[in-house]
Amino acid sequence: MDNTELAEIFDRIASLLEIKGEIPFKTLAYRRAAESLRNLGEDIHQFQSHSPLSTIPGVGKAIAQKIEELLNTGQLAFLHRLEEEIPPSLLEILDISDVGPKKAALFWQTAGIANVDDLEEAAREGRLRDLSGIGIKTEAHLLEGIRTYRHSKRRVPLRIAHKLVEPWLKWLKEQPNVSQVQIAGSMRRWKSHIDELHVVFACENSKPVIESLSTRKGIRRVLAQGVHRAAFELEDGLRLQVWSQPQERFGSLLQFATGSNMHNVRLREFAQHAGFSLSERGLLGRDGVEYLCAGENEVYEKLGLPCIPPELREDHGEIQAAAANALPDLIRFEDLTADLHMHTSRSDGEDSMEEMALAARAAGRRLIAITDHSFILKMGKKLLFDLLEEQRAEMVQLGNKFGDQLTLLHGVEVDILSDGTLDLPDEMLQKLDIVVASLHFDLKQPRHVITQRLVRAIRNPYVDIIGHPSGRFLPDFEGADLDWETVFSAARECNVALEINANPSHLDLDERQARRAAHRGVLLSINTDSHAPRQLGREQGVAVARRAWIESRQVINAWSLQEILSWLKTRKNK
DNA sequence: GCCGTTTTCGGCCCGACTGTTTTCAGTCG
Repeated sequence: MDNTELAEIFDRIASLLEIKGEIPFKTLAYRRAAESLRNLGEDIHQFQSHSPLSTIPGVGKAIAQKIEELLNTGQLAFLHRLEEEIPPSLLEILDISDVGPKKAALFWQTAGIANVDDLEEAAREGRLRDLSGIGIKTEAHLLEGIRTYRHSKRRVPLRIAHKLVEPWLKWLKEQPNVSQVQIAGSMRRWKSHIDELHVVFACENSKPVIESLSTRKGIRRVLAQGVHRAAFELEDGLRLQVWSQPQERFGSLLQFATGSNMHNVRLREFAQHAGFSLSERGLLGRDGVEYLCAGENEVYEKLGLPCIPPELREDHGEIQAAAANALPDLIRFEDLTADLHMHTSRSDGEDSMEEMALAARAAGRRLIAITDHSFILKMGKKLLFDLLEEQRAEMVQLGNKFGDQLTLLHGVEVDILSDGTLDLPDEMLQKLDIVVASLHFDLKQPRHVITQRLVRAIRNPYVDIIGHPSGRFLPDFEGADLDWETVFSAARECNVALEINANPSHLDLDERQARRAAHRGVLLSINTDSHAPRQLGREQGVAVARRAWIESRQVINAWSLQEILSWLKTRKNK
């Protein structure tokens, strides 16, 4: 039973209680506990060994007991009882748009509908319209909703979402009376995967704009359409939500639409204490005076808070931190002086060392490490030695050309073999400026085996950085089953940096592991792992770090040139 | 069910939109 499984159980309880008609505060409590568990970052068993469960935010006595029961027995009597009252198959219909707990309960109690198939059949036969509160329109909408539920559940990587949203932004910007257009939602928070496109715009008279938008090519279905808001299902299966307010309220709108929903709930609670009612329209004081916010900063300012960066707005403690003036000074892409993991055409990259160096310089880097794969070079010691010598010579020449514009390091990305040894001998590693060691195969070893394998690599005195530590490859492989606390301890002890790999298929460490690692005092290294010059501008590694509350001092790539070089030097001398 | 810049008891976010309503409940973000 891991953190994710526990979280899913509490979400399930919340949904069942909603259908049962339990008060919303109770179900919210279960959802908050679920979210908290999901983002704990530390394995729950491990956590339990040093801290009481009730110290987890949102976990009180009752939920702590349930967690314990689950950890001890793998079962939960409370959930069993609940599932005897309400068929669990009913939960799937909550995923249909416009179906919430009340309708689900109605379908179940008055028509015996317990799953999506039942619901579809009843709708087709026109039986739903007889239920109280349901008419012909709702019945038709439900049928469409079921079709969408079956065929177009989609989640796309952030960079794809940017491509998809671009034409809508462009069109909105061209409309008369539209003064500002901005991406909001999870895209603005830099989540790695996006299931809805959220856009806000400032406009005095938004009705005609929204009317015109709703007839655009690319829209399959209008889900809702009003004066300030509209929701569409796009041809490609994603949803597009747009909101509008006049310019003088745009800051409030942007804050609202950026979310997350849980962050907004917390912020509104906080606003209550400060004597305000907060909404997307503005702040309403108890005295009835309304405060409009044209800029998003003003919303937080008026509440006495510093502006919270969108990446932190997940209800992971950011409001408390802001109130205590203890928000992290998040790392920025411009802070990166170095990129310490990239490939050239000598291994599986597309371009020469020189092309990569030029692109890195253009992207603002002052220092790069060329780290071609050892497995390409692995062809007999003599030949390998020659190849490395050749590469070194090329680098010296190139280094002269760049002068102090760009410093080049000669490195390698070695494979960590199944037993934790490396696929190049120490006497070769010793001669290199920097060594990245990575897991590339045999990733499904049992937890203790693969953990010890990684720890052994960390303990190799010539290893400086562990590349994409979990070896995950999205969307198909979530990464090795590692005991992270053990990995973090070893990395910290050996002064080895763990990578946040910016390749969108890796993003590894992920944000939860990265936050935990930084908290444990482990050094991090954000690298693009570029295989082509265009990839050197990858920003998503920094996004992961920002979502993990990480500051620049915790990332070796953001240190000065001298600091990085002396860190490497101390490591070589140890 | 959780939690304490008002609280260990009594609170707990807010508005837009829709459909079926005859004044509002449900859903959503």
